[in-house]
Amino acid sequence: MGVKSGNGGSRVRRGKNGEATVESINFGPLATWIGFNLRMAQESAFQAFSRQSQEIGESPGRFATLTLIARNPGISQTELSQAAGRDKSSLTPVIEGLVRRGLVERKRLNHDRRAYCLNVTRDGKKALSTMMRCARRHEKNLDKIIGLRDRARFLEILKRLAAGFD
Amino acid sequence: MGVKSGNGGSRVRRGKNGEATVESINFGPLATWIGFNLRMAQESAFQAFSRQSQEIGESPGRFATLTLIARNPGISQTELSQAAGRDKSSLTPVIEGLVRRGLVERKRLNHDRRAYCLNVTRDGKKALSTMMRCARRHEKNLDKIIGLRDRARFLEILKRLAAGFD
DNA sequence: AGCTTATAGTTTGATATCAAACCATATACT
DNA sequence: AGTATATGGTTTGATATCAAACTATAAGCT
Repeated sequence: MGVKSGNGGSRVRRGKNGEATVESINFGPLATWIGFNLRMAQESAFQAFSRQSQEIGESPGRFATLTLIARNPGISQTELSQAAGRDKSSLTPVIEGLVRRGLVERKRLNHDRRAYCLNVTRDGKKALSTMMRCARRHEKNLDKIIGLRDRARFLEILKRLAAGFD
Repeated sequence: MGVKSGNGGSRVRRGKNGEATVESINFGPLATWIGFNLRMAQESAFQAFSRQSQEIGESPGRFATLTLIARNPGISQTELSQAAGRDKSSLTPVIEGLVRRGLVERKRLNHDRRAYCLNVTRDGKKALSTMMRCARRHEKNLDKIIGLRDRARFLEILKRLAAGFD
């Protein structure tokens, strides 16, 4: 069959104007693949959080970074990057921003003049508690979607996945 | 206490040289938040897949795009962007690349000269089956980590999350 | 001490992404 | 028909990210 690339469509249900709605899309193997759906879920949740935290002038990245510094006073940038699962170079601008806005204080260590020693300032703590309220709202939404029944199990699997590829 | 921002550390376990290992990091609330762990899991799985698919000269994005076109012949770029959960503008360079390498064919529609009509070429199908083998390998790894018991439930929750923020 | 190698952080270059502005075509309304 | 509005796709500008090259210190070895 000299298939001339016409629309041999497998899509059946279509919107009233003939466009393919998301419903009518054929996802093939993607539909049941973890990788793809993990990406979609993360993207969706991330966007939702971005929108929320944008209202208080923050980004998810800055929020996670600030939380980790607050919980681990004196942490270095490399340690931080490993904890946050990002390359250390990605952290340079983030920390720069936090320092510039006076939320984080950065000092050289005495016994190792290469490394920095990060701490959250008083202002940083205030900012953090605002963010925290915002993040809790977001988490509540997520919890509602997941359901209490499955939450713990779901979380545990996420952790295994995060750890699973070293 | 005039807290002068010294290392009042809550971290206890430290590596032999005094650095904070990932184990010893205090994640605070992040430890049990879905958003953060979702991001970590996704990033980890995505990187693993990237490494694998890099060996065959492809990217996860191109792979998903090509699959969706193959499964939905004649699909437009806007439909595609919705299906893949990405902005239509992100798709422009991806499709350009696929077309340039002869994997996808792009034609204007007759009844709507604005829209394109996308189809996978013969070469595209060949490339796709190579990618498919690679992706299946990746999925097997993920399945091993998740475990068959929980797979279906896990997938279902991911889908709910992806759909949950419209 | 002096070389070699490792490590902390920054810089640079490549991608991926979104969002908003934009252009061309379609559709709707008068 | 003619104007206003909507839609498909591209362009542009801003971020976020990684990886590799780089700079400076540090540690180890001879």
